[in-house]
Amino acid sequence: MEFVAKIAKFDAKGVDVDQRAEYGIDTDRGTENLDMKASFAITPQNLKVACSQCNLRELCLPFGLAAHEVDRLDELVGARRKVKRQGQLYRAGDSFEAIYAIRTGSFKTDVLLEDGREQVTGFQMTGEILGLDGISGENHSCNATALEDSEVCVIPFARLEELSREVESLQRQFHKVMSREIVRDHGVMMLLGSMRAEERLAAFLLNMSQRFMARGFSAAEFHLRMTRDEIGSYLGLKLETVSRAFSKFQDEGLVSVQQKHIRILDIDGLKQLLVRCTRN
Amino acid sequence: MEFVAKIAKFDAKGVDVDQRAEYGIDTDRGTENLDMKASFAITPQNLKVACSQCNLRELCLPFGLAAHEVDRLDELVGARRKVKRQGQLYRAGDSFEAIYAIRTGSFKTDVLLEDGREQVTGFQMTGEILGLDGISGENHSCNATALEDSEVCVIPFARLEELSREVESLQRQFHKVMSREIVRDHGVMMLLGSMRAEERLAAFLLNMSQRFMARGFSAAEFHLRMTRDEIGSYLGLKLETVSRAFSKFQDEGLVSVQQKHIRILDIDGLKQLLVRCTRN
DNA sequence: CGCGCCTTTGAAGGAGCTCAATTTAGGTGG
DNA sequence: CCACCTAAATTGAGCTCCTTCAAAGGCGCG
Repeated sequence: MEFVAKIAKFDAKGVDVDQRAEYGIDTDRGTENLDMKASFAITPQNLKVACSQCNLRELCLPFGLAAHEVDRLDELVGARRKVKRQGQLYRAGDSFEAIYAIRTGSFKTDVLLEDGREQVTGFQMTGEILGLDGISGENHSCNATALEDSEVCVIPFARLEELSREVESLQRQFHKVMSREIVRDHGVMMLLGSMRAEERLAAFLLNMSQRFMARGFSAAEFHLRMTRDEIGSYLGLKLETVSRAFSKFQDEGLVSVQQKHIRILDIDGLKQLLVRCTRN
Repeated sequence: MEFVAKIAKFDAKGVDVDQRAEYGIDTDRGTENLDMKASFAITPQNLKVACSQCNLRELCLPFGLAAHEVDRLDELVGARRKVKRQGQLYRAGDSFEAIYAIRTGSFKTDVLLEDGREQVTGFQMTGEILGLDGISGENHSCNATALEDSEVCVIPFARLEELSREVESLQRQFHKVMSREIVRDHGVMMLLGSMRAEERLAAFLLNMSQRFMARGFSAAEFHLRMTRDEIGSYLGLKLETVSRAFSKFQDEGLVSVQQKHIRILDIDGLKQLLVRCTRN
């Protein structure tokens, strides 16, 4: 297990701070916007941003690659891009050039209907890949918005295809990443199509918990970066319904909720919510 | 309305016969189970089953490939497999070896919850690819069931990856197929998460219509292959709700419904249903 | 031609939505 | 550092859309 289980401390800025510390990146927010590329390959900090040195590589595209293969990936993943909270990494209609791996922070992706209705299609965390929707055409088909100040690795898609023709393990891993997105989407459909409100929220919380754990953070206590409205959009519910379900869980002693700060008190209780249900 | 294009997948009955005629395959159902492989490469009918001769190639994996490249794909796509109505092409848990291109007929894919709840994740028509969910792991994660007697081309995945390392256009097309599935899934999420019953059904019908048209059939009149229950599962509705919505559309003169036989009378009226709506 | 499955239709109930008011948190400027 | 301000979250009450339960009708297949 590459990621030693450690308990993350969640202050106001929570995860973000810890991750930055882990990567050896300056934690001081005041310096955050300094151009890091300018000093690339000079300081130890910046050496660390290469895939081969990245702590996220087991969660990301380099997974399963031999050391010398990761080195080749390093050549490809040159540029990085910072996106401020509420900033958009890409929008529906933007021409598709690259996919992105999240280094720090988190995102939501959504599609908009003409009348303004929004459907959040996913929340993405560090190590996860953004932009796969763009491959099918010339343009992106959804919006990717940062939920907090974030940074992504830009992976030019043409070069990724090129390299994956040469590096079999990269090809395989990339295909797995795409397929995993399809499987995940099917899970969301199951959730939206056949679960009731509380089941949906339980499934959401358990999913978040698991993903935090995979990143070395506490599975029991974490900060949600998205609003109730965004959770609701993702789960096919109104924000009031989400809020009520949170309150109900709290009343039942399943979780402790303080705004965006969540503590799971009875994980088995949450899991049972997913099995016992009567609809359909 | 571009969105409709991405939502669903389906099929009908008159279609099956038509398709068979189009492929130059004997339409007589009585002969359908004769072993076609036995006479492969002998009759003109069977020559047609190669990708290079297949009428579906513009809808399928060979799209965008040069003639000599399609020839290489022919080598790979050797075996075909017949699946009888209600038969399963693969099940959740089956080991993943190959993906499948539908030659004739149609399928549904679904995931099951422990308590028996089913979520239909898609309906697939000729030329569409099945099995992409299996790439992410060792096993398939959903079930693929034939909605009618059907036939698929078996594409061994290891060999597809191999060939796509050599043939750039194949690699690109395969990636597009995967990405298109992701985009389609996002459309379904939109549908399930933010639309009301009648909008969902309208989106479904428009999507079906469009896909029939893409296959050279009437966009206005077709046979649905799936039951109300399956439509309902796909749309996140109960079968009674689907039935009621069909009846309402008929009362309003939008469509003519006779069991599974659908005739669209007012396509613009259906499209307007998707825009004007008050929820969310 | 009869049986089973699918579909349709009705009536009643409920889960989640809408609308609205209040509380809380976080950011800003004095 | 505090008061203010805005965005987010909570909570309540009434209503709506969809579900549930039930029964009858129709189609296709053996």
